[in-house]
Amino acid sequence: MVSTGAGEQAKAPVRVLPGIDHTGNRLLDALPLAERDALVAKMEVRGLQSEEPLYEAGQRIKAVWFPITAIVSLLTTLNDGTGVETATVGREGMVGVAIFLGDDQVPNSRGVVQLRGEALRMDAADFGVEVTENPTLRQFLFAYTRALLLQFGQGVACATSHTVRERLARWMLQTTDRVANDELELTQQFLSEILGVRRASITAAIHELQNRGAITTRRGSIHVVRRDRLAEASCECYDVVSDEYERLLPNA
Amino acid sequence: MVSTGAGEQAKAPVRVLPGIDHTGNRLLDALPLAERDALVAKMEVRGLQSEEPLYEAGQRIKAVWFPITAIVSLLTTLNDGTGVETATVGREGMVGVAIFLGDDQVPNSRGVVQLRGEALRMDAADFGVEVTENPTLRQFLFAYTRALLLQFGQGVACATSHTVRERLARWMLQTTDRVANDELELTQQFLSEILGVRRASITAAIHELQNRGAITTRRGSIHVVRRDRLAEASCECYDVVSDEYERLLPNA
DNA sequence: ACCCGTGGGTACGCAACCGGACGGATCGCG
DNA sequence: CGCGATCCGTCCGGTTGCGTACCCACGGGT
Repeated sequence: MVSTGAGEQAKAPVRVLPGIDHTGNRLLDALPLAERDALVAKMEVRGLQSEEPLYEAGQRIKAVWFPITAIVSLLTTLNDGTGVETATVGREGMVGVAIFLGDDQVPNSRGVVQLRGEALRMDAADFGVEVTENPTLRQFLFAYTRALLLQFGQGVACATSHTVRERLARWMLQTTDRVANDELELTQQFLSEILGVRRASITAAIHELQNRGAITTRRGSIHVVRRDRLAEASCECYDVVSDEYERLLPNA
Repeated sequence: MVSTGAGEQAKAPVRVLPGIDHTGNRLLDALPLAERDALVAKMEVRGLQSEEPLYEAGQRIKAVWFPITAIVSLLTTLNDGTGVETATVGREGMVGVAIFLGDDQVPNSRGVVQLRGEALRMDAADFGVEVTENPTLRQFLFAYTRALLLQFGQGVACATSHTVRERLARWMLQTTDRVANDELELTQQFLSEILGVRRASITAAIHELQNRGAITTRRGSIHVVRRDRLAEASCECYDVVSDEYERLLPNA
């Protein structure tokens, strides 16, 4: 494990030593060992706190991130200041694809830490160089961009066609996947902002999921007790997106 | 102009001669002349009919397309067979980005001609080769992929937060932009499928746009008479997306 | 001139959500 | 232990959009 206890003190970067057996980020771990080590040598582990912004709409992206235990939301921001989640990024992906795509900002989107944890950080400029010089890395980023496009596209259909309950269940499934942990520490307020609905709508949906025996809740926390029931209450979008990530990152 | 009368007979490919001053596709026309000519030499003009599928979900993508006067919808398909438009592609873009991203199929998305017209067609395999060998082309496709991601992302927020009327107005704005024509020949049924709502909801929205003096309608056709009023009735998403395309394709 | 297929207007009951608001429960902190 | 902040349950009216259905209008074809 790369991780020590860096999560406690967000501002204390930890140098990573080459030769570790896996970083914990599946995208990086899919790279050939030598290339991965060279890359990771230029990164550092950071602890990220919930609600912490990683990049803001219309501002320069300073760094790219490869989550390990942290989860990040990509939010499309509207003029009224609200933001709707377009994609979730965990240890299967990276934050800052725009850098790979040759730009250092995105006008309508921001990245926010959703669940605290650790991530590997690399300077945007360094990463830009790396991308031009490393064809294997580029191949994986192509594939990841594809998966992201798919996730965005599914999000559009999901938002128009599915109920809050279905979308919430989907969200919980994909999130617990990424943290490998069935306890989600977050508030209904937070969920309502992510899904772009009222808090009261979240409350109602949570009750339904409780009645179905899928989850239990405490103040500020949701416990997934029956994943299968959550899956029943969810829309197809979960499967579509997670299948694509399996295709992208076989095994591991 | 490349175009002759090929629109009439969809199956009659027309070889394009190098040295033409512009193809009519803004993405291609943004390339340096020599590179563009080399590329276009491997393409042919095709007339496309409305409702014609260009690629299907989960099937091999045979060709990439650069619309000239045609407009194409990218639809995310759900299990119940319905499809919701995630992006519109006209002469500012291309259809088949997946090929550029290193895959020859997309599991959840299909491409359908929305408004008949012409497009440049290139074999997918040929295009794959071209992309690996032509760095300039690659740069533009990177940028286009970025714009597409932005469009998808905006679509998610738009679908969750905006009314049918706003979304319809936005759709008409962006579509008339691409065809440079204020007459749209399409049915309300078609619009309802594209936006993923009931036909009756489209009818209501159309009436409101009529009452505002923005459009007039005939059976099977909508006429945009006051673009400014349409803009007032639309959501911000139109501006966000079209600004990005201006950034991508300066002038022209 | 007529027919009939398609496109469009409309209506009804109903479900999902919204916006706003209020009050009670829970928890951390001093 | 008590205070205050946060989080959550709930309620209201109101709007938007759904599902279904029926009928009329137009217009191309024979």
